Amino acid sequence: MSTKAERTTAYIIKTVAPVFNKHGYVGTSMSDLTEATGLTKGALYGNFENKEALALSAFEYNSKILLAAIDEQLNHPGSALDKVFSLTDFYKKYDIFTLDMGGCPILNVGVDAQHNNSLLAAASRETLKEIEGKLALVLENGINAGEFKIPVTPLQFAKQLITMLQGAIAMATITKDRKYLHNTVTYLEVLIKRELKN
Amino acid sequence: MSTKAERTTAYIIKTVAPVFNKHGYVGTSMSDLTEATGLTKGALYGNFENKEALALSAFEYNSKILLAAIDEQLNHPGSALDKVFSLTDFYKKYDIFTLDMGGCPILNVGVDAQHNNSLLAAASRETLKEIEGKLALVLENGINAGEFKIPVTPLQFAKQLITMLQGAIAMATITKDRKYLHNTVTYLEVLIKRELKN
DNA sequence: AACAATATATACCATACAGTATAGATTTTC
DNA sequence: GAAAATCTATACTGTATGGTATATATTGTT
Repeated sequence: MSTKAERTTAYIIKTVAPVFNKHGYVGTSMSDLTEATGLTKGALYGNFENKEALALSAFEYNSKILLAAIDEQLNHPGSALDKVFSLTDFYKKYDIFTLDMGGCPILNVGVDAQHNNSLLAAASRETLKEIEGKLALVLENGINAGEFKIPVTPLQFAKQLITMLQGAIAMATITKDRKYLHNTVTYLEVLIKRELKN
Repeated sequence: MSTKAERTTAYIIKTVAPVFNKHGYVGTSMSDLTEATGLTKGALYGNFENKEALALSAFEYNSKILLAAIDEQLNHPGSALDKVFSLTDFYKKYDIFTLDMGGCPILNVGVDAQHNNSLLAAASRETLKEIEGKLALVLENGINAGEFKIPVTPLQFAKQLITMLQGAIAMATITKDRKYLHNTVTYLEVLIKRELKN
């Protein structure tokens, strides 16, 4: 069983993650975090070196949840195409999925940290790259299995898909209108079918 | 001719706009602004009620520059399709265009202000709506002129286009890789041609 | 159960923050 | 060009910030 300290560290990360994700790195104060956790600065600084380490752990926490969910879709039983559509379907409800963590961590941190914290900015970039890689792999398997052909490299196709999905996320976030997610993904599904038919 | 005060107010907005756009509302301090402008707090507070008013003026300034550039593309002489492609071409170099203002103001403010400043968040939403409306109008004109048909309403088509463009902007911003802009827009141009052929 | 090790709470530090009052400088108006 | 009006610089609030030293609880170990 885990030690008490390990559990409080985990509790802090879990509790702090949505706060950082919503208000950003500079927008989150240490007192926001003591308030959210019900712990004191002593506890926070006893478990984390500083605010930056906390923010990084918080992002990694959200990132792992997201990557796990994406893995789940891409490990969906069936053909490669089934896996891809499982992923697009997941993004239709992306806003609900990311509600607990306070929105899309890649978008929020990627934009917020851009000029405020280079480590966080690099972390969000890395997560994006991972997602692209995972999707590209599934596409490659589909091609190798003779399931379909695509007009560009798997990675390029994956980048294109993720770009459009991320566009839907950005629009839904900025306008507070989830219809962008549903409409864009629905159109994307048509596009994929059309593009892979050849 | 304009009064001295009006000129300093304009100078402050112009100078302060990229600072706010880069570092966000909470990420920008009044001393950042005195440093950037070379003026003192007295001058800033003499011309603006508070930090929020400054941030709003700064966003409006960036927003107007962006909207003017979009108007320029959509007023491009020729057919409606020419205007649309003028716009997509503009977005290929969007990163260069927004370099001076410190990135896309809609994305930056729309994401940053989300949970930090409701007025700024509303302003970015409004700008996005304006852009969608402008593009929808051009599409409508193209339809009415018998130039092409589209499978959905002009506004819906416009929203779809802007979503993908905004996706490219978000990806280019987060990854610091401008290829996302070029690749996505190029693909988008193919899509438009294909979609409007029917 | 007692002791050592560790984790948390309290009190504090220097600094930075947004904002203000006012005096001094600069425009504008006549 | 002098007086009135306006603008800007200085000096100053009170509060919040990230971070720390240390005392006090709470654990883990024997």
